[in-house]
Amino acid sequence: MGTTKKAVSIWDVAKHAGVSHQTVSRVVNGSPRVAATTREKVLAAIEELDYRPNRLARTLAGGAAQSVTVLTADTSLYGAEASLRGIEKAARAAGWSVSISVLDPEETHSDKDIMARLPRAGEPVIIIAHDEPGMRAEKVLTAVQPQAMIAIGRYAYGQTEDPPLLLGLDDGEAGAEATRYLLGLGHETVHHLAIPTSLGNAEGGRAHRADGWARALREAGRPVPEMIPTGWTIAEAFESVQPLVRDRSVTAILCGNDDLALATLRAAHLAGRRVPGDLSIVGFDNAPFAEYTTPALTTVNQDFENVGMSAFELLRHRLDPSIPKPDPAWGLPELVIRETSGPPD
Amino acid sequence: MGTTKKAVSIWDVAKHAGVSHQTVSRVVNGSPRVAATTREKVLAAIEELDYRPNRLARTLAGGAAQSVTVLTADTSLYGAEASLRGIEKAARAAGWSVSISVLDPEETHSDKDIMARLPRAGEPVIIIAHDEPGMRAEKVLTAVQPQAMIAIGRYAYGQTEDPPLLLGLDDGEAGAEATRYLLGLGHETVHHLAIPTSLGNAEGGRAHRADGWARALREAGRPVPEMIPTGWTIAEAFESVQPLVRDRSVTAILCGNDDLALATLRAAHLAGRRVPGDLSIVGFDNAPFAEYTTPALTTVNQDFENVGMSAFELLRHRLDPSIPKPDPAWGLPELVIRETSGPPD
DNA sequence: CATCGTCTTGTGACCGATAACATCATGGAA
DNA sequence: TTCCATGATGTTATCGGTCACAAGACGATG
Repeated sequence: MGTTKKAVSIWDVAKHAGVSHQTVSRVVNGSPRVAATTREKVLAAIEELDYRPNRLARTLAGGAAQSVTVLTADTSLYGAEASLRGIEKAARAAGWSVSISVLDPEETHSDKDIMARLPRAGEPVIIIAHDEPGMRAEKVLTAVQPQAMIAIGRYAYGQTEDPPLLLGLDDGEAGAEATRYLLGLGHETVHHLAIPTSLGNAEGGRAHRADGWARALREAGRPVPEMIPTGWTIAEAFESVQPLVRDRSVTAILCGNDDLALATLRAAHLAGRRVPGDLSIVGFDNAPFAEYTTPALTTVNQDFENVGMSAFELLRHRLDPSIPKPDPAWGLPELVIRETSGPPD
Repeated sequence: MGTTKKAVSIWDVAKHAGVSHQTVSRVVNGSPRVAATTREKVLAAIEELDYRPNRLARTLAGGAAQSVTVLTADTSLYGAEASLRGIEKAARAAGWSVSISVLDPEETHSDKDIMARLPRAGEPVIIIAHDEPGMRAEKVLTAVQPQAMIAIGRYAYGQTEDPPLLLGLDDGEAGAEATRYLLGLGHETVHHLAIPTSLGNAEGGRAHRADGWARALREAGRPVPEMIPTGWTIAEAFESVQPLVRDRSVTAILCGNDDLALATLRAAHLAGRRVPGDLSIVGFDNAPFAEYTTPALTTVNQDFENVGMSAFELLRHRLDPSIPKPDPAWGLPELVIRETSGPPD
């Protein structure tokens, strides 16, 4: 019946192969100090018994870490989901396991809340969260285990070294580029529908999408309209953007991500404004659906998956410096011009 | 500097409180057989030292499991992502940790590949994958640890008991309902753009979306057009659906999910067919963006998040029968009529 | 031929918890 | 008063590994 057979351990293999458990451990971990013939015997035994090492025991005993915990924003956000996907992919390739824990944007997490998410003290962590709870987690973990933590943030690779170690895309410049593009099209100014991230003041010189937007506007000598803050959901954005969409003097809106852009597109349509004739809309992130909306969304492509993969590799390097430090592998943010942007009529 | 202090263990607490480590263990696990005064002392020590139990050690020592591994399809699919979100939410509430491992649809996984994803023998698993690799994983794990596994599939709750334990939404009936709705609108027949899942033959009486579609058509005495198979990505769907969209005799298309529906909507637009005047399109899943496309997508709402939460609760129950068996908590699939469907002109 | 370093393998402690069993009071029943 | 069930706590083994160190075999060196 449902009798789960007892798992085979390193001792079983040792007995079967006629060696000590330590020798089995050496073979499993690829130690060079094992005679070829012995190795053969052990490998045969492993094969025969279908032995599979227990990662918990391995980690507990002080072996090298083989798991990461990812503290992330709600995975229904494209950016978080894609970064997580990259981390998982790299981790799986390396034979590591990845745990996830979602940081609730509504909740204020105490230090304890955050630490309680880790399965053990010293567990390696990657934080994917650009908003309040993420920054809080970053702060807490930096204090406790700076060497076993990476945060995916807004800094370009290598810009900051050592705790807190951030890694990410240059949102600021991308925001500026998109804004310049719209101005170049002939728009008087550009309005901004902002994701929650951008609400906090940029700490420690971090460059936000919204910062880049404001900077580009100032550099062009244009007025900087009041930024419209909104939430993470499409529904919230749809509500927030109503005044903007109804104001006929508004001809261009830069949105904090593609979900917001979709909401704006919909709101514009319902308000009877033609896109891009009456109103240009530019998104951020280049989510998979962006290419298939009607009209197709102009947006800024972000290479989240590669950032995620690099975050994992970088963490590994920090945990074990004998593993080479990865080169930054992701592409720069890039404006993808499609159909929602054009010169004002 | 980055000196990670040694973690405080149960022994440290014991020493600090002047009791044995076992007593500390009792307090931590809420055993009733501890004098109130002792409990106080121990709790104080825990607080003071900021002790946090090591889950790895706990599991290794044979304590109750506190982690699940989720084997899932690519999380960029809405259904998988939402189910995962539900699992994580329920798990977090229960103080468990969640590991994820993605099953690559391209790859044929051997039994070993699948087992290698588990951190230890007997690790509780939830499988979210309705396609080939998922079914394979289900088969492998059912053979090894039927009691510590739940698969999220297409069966209604309670329909099958015991290994393999499936749990899910009644896709078949939902597919039939959507089809009947379209026929009721006056369409001669309904075409189907199918997700990969539906390609395999329905094993063991599982009801697919595509099955329900075909059934409804037959019951209405209509011809069942050839099903158009496609991949999981919007881009693939966009290509696959071209012939259908160009065929002016086609007036209604039921799509396997909302991504495919979006691709179809776009393709129809580019082919110069008005939606819903010339062509009705119905999706599946009610992804967040579905309400905000133009025209807004008619689709079948699926309560993935609650299915995920229930899967977790059910797994817990199976692992420890003293935990009550959860009631099925999710809503039935429900047709959401929006703007992409209507009578043929 | 004795000594020593190297290669190979084994032994025992330990990681941080739980489980099973032993021990010691304490208080009510006989 | 004696006995014993019961409650509170301690002791030891164990989970499945790794680590540090010891020990045996062997060829090279002086």
